[in-house]
Amino acid sequence: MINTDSHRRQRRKDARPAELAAAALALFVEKGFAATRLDDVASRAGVSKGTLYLYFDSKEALFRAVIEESIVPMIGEVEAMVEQFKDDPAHLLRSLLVFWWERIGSTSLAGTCKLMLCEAGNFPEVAVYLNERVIGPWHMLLNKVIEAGMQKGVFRQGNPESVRQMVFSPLLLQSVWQCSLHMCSGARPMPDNYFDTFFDVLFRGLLVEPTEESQR
Amino acid sequence: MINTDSHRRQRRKDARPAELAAAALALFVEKGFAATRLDDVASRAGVSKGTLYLYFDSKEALFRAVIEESIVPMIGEVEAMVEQFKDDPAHLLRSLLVFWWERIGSTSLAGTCKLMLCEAGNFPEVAVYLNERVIGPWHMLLNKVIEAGMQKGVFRQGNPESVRQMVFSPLLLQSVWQCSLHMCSGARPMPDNYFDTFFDVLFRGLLVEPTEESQR
Amino acid sequence: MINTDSHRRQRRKDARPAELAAAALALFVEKGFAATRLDDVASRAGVSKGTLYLYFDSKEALFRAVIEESIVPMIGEVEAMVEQFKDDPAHLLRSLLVFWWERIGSTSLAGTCKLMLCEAGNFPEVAVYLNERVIGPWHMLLNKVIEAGMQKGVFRQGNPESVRQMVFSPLLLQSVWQCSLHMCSGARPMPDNYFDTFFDVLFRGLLVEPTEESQR
Amino acid sequence: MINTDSHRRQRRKDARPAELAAAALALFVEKGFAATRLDDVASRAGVSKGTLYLYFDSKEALFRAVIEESIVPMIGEVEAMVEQFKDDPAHLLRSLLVFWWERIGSTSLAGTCKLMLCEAGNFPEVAVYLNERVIGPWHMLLNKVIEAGMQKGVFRQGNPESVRQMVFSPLLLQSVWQCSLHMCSGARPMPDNYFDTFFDVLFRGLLVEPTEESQR
DNA sequence: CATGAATGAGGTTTCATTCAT
DNA sequence: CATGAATGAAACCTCATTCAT
Repeated sequence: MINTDSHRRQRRKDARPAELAAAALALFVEKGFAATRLDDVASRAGVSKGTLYLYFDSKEALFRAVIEESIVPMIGEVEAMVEQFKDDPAHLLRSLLVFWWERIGSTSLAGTCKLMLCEAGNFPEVAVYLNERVIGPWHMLLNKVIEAGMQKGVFRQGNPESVRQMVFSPLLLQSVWQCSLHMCSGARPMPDNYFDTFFDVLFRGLLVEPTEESQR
Repeated sequence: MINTDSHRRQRRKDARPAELAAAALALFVEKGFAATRLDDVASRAGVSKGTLYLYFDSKEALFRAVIEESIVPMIGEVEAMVEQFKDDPAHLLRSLLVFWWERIGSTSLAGTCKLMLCEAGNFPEVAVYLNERVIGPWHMLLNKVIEAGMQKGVFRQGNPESVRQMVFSPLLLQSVWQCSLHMCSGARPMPDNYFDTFFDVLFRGLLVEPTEESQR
Repeated sequence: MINTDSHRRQRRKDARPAELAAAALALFVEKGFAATRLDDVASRAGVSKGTLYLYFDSKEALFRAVIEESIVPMIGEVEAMVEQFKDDPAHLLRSLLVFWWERIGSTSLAGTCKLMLCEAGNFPEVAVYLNERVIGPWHMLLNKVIEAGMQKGVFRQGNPESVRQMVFSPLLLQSVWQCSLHMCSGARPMPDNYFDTFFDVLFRGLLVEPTEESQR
Repeated sequence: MINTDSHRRQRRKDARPAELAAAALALFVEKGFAATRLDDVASRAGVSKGTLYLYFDSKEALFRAVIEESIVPMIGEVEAMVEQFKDDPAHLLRSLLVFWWERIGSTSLAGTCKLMLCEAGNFPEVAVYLNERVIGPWHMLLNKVIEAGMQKGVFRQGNPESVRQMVFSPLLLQSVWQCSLHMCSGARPMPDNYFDTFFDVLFRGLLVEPTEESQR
């Protein structure tokens, strides 16, 4: 006969590390790494402080694990975007940005972005790793799309790096901002027509021959 | 005859608080508030740990003083921008952004931006104060210019908040990024044609009747 | 089967605060509050410095707890004396004084008396509290007995406050003195006939019609 | 021609150590030795902190000097009392106690009494010295008077130590008490008839043949 | 596995002491 | 002489880490 309790406990046990990492992420994002006490992580996860050490060797290991756990899905998401590469540069660029927002910018992974922005200086190897595996590929992907659009004569000529920052900065900053200032600006959600205006202005500025459709 | 030594010491004493605050700012920006040791602040400023307490009551007071010292010039800069308000919305907007970059984004005040982004959660009152005195007015100023442009029929219709983020996020993020990742991305300066492309695309997208000149 | 070790540890944990407070009291009495290092308190209690902070929020909280723990039994003792109130003023007064000496003056609570005498100026609220709950009631009790004796014509007329100091000061000072000068006067115990002479002279001076018995 | 300013300054300079010691005494009595900051001593004396070190080698030296300055007059007072030794034991004892109260107990020397009671443990050599030069002689003096009275058959028989404590404790404790609890019991002055009652009861209890006069 | 009492290294803070002016 | 800015040893206090239960 199968012991249901044991089942639940098993599931509980397997999920532990992820629960702990989630609690840690939330607090690291809120307070920063150094200002977060393991006591608080433990009590937020509903376990005792000692339990953390059953799953992570040290506070720093916990941090790395938290980042690691976020980086893996990020890599997945970026790779998934690369797969979707198609022929219409404008449509592709828009898709990539929407995709990023939906899969990263508006999810809990946004916290990881803030965390890296703030803690990169204290964990250089982590920053380098992240740069190599996530940020670099993602920038390269955007660059490729932008350059392809320019070469095809669909996008106007210009410095692709500059264009990349134009199209991506608003999304990234918005997602980081929401992590940081949730307490003072009231964490209002983005208005529906935010993206409409964004893409409207963006593509009218970017396209050689803007059409109404291409800006939707 | 004037005693030179006494002069030097006097100047030294008067300059002390600012020197200490500068050292503290640099380290707070680099490591974050909690991860910065007062030992390090002191030795970077070339004084002993105890000396800090001659000028600041506590580590937190030092932080507030550091922010305060940055906020005052920021307020000044923002107010100076308000004064320059003129009639040509496109030219004005461009001027404001260039002004911001030259007076804030590319100066040591950029560090304060990063600091607030990272530490706002740990110093809510400071964040609120900053929001009221600097961020809010600055956003309002940009919004007013954008809305005026739209009402005059110079800018195309759209969500002004969205436009504001489009035009400002790249600058802000760039300046924060340079504070954070100086170690891994090598702190390369912005390329000359960065702003050219930025404004070219931006104003072509924004203006109802774009002309070559208006985009310069 | 009962786990003895667990029992011991449990007992240990429950007893900790009292053990720590006892160690602290001893050192506070010996050196004074400010001159006592928490290191010393900890090592006298056989624990590490950090352990103190598991039970008390700060050095000052430790002080308050130490006093608190002494005040409660003092209140109990004073209330117990009030209960014993009977009819023969001379006998009652003698009983009260003997009781005070046996339950307070010659016990470890004497240290608390010295502590308050020395530290009252640094902890005014504690002094006020002690005054309201212990010293005041005790003085009132003595006063009542003395005044009752005078009204009944058993004691000679006079200023009751003055009489109270006459009868109580020698005991209080003796107990404080023994806390203070244990090192230089060798902490000799009080001689057996100390009280005999004390009460003999006291009651002969106090009673309207002194008899041999009444002075025993 | 005599420079008046120089005169005043001279007097000022000569008086400096005494002024500093007075400021120190006041604070040592109020807060205790360890809790008193030299900053406070200096500012109470109206000088800078460094000036203290022109007159005293260290904080401890200051303490010793403060005690020393008090002990010398005490010794003088006690010796003056010894000189007045006369034939009527009751009158003599009363004179000694009144003398002590007027010259020590009710003066600023009372603070020194409190100080020694509280700090004796932290300065054993000072305590020993004080014991040898002041406390011992004073106790011996009282003892001699009491024993003489007993041998002459003027005082009733009993333990002279006990009698000494009876007659002296109320005065000593009263003077210390006024130093300690000035803040909570309002520092009310002793009532006029305090001594009347005190001596009335005391000598009626002490004398073999009490008379009305002898108790005045 | 999980706990939480205990630890002690390391941070912040205080303050007696020094010294150039 | 007098000052007060500067120092650094030593205090208080925190919290990541360990380990007996």
